[in-house]
Amino acid sequence: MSPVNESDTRERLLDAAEKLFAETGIGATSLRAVTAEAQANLASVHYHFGSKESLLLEVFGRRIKPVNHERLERLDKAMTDAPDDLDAIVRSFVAPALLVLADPEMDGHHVSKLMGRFFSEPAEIKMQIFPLFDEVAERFTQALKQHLPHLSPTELFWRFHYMVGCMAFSLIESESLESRAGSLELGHIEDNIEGMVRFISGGLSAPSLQTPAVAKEADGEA
Amino acid sequence: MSPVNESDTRERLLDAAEKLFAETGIGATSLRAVTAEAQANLASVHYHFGSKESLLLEVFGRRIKPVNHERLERLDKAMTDAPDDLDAIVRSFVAPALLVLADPEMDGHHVSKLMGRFFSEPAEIKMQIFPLFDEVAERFTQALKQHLPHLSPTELFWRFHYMVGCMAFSLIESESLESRAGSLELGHIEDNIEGMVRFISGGLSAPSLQTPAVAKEADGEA
DNA sequence: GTTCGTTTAAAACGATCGTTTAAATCGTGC
DNA sequence: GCACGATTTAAACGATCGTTTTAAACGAAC
Repeated sequence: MSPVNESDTRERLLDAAEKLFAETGIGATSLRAVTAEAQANLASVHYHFGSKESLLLEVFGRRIKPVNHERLERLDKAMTDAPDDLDAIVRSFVAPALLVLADPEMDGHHVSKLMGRFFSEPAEIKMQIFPLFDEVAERFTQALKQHLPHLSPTELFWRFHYMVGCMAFSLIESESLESRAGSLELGHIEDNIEGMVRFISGGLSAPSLQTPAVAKEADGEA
Repeated sequence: MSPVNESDTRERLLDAAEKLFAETGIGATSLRAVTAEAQANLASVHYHFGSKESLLLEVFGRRIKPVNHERLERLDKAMTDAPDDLDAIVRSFVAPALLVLADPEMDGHHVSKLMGRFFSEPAEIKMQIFPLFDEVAERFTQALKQHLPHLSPTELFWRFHYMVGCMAFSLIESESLESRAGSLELGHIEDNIEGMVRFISGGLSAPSLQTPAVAKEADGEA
């Protein structure tokens, strides 16, 4: 509209902020560093975003939204194509996030580090980000419920979040883990998606605590 | 020795720093806030610790060391008492950390939040904390290797860290999860230790990727 | 009671922060 | 060409930071 600038300054600020927030930390990154990296004026942050906090919310949302969108798309496809495949559901959740690391479009290592910063944000900021995950949490919990009807809502709640933990930790610490793998060849991330899917599926379908006497071999006499 | 003060100012500074680092964030917590909370003088931090960074390292180490010590003690006991019980190994790793949350001695919620802050620390600080986990990682990896001899070193590496992720995420987000559980009764943490142990054991003993054709029911014809 | 190392106290240092202000510049519609 | 909204610029504001300095208070040893 109007003068039609589209202001690519805004995009440069987001890119610069994402990079510096990830590398240096959010609290430790000054707006002066952001605007210098973006080759923009100091005041441009407040002109385009209003405050450092609003900039931060945009930086997070820009990465989270497309990942969650792809999760829901994959889940829909999995539920119709392979309704009896637990692995497919887990893969729908895990793959979009891990593939960000391999995406040359966005620098994956910045994004994964950025996600780690999220855990250290004050509660006020977290509360503004959490709703972005509401639909994904709801839809996947429902899908898991179909495959694991014997689990109580509480057990299902916990196991869903164990899945989140496995994935989130691997994302956040991917760089540290690679540097601490020693002589191990960890291979490509895409290969490891299947390894993570196996682990999570195995955990999700472990025997329930609420039916404690059931043997693990699962077909014995009642 | 000598004048023998034992300086409980030092302890008060550690307590105050832990509380404020956890609640407010490390970068966002000023030494003035720490010394005010500890009812000590601003310069006392530099007298007792030398710098804010050294204070931070002490705050982390004070909590991490006893947890890892108990992990190793429990692992020794598990390996002799129940050498064929994978759950016991997992429990040795998970329980000491989760029980911190229930320990009235140290305010568990401060400690768990503090651990979340760890992920956002700059690499230099992380590198000084990581060695505190070296022995635990080595010993538990060896123990898991005995129970899961069919896993390649790479697969074992990843699965060990999925276990870490499950536990770490639950610790860090315990407060957020409880507040977002809705109408669910999540129960006590002690109960949930067993739930987490089951999930992790199920994941650890999932079929390997490297022997892909093995069916999950595991006793079928070759 | 004087001495001496340990600990605490008050004040100031230079630097950097997020934010605001007010003027300059740009691009378009008329 | 002029006018006008959108955008960028330079400069300053007040506040707060980690650190340092200098001196005072303390507590055991002789």
